[in-house]
Amino acid sequence: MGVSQTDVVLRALAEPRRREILTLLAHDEVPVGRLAEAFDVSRSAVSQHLRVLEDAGLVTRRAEGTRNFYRSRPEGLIGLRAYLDETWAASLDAARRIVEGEAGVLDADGTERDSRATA
Amino acid sequence: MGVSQTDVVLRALAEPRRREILTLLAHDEVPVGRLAEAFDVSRSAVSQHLRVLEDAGLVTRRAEGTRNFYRSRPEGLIGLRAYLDETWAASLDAARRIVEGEAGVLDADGTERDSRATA
DNA sequence: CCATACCGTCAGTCTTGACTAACGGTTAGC
DNA sequence: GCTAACCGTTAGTCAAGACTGACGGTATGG
Repeated sequence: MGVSQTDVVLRALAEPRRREILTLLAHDEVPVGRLAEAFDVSRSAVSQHLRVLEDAGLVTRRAEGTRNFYRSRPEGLIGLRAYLDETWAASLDAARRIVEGEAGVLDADGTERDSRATA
Repeated sequence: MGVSQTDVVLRALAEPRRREILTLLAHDEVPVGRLAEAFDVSRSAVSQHLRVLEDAGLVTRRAEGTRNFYRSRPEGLIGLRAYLDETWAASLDAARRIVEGEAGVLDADGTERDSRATA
């Protein structure tokens, strides 16, 4: 309960190799072995990355015989996009208030104070 | 040159405490000392987090006397949003092709192959 | 049944990074 | 000039995680 979905997705995307994997999985459904060949790392590393991506909901798995096909899962990005939109909106709102001269700048004792020119 | 802007922003946001800091800086302009009090960590830790956020372009600094006021910078999220939109679009496009029965599933030898129903 | 192909998991190594404590630098007040 | 307040930087510690190698498990071919 201590880790939010946004946190899991963000940590998964923060790794460059996982983003490369996601790029490959964006257009095609690819088995693990093929990914390992493409990236010049061990299958084990790729498998661990895929586990992280699957736990984050960014990828789906489909077993066919002994091969596991992975595919990108766009819905996994919904939560992150929502988070970014909120932060974006909040920051823009604050910036707008600052421009209008009613910014929320706090003084040392915590009381409100008038904003000064950007200098 | 090996690190893209998307990578820097993503790594900066992947840390929970930095997201908390960003949340506080979204509405108000806050000095470092106040952030340290709010989070029950040393000023040094907060200062280092702010450095990462500033390098990522997610925060701006304004010096006033000995105090440094930090503020959220919404434009820093533009690149990340563009990246997410691209990945989102690519994945959705692939999913659409799969539904329409013309998915790009590769066989063992790399040749194209017809997609099978979703399990 | 035996060999092979494909994959996930575990143990162990090594790098990255979050944190504290101590230090130095700058500004305001007396 | 001296002191105090505020902050960035550094060295050092410790935990998280990316990676390799070895192992075991399952499905296909002979």
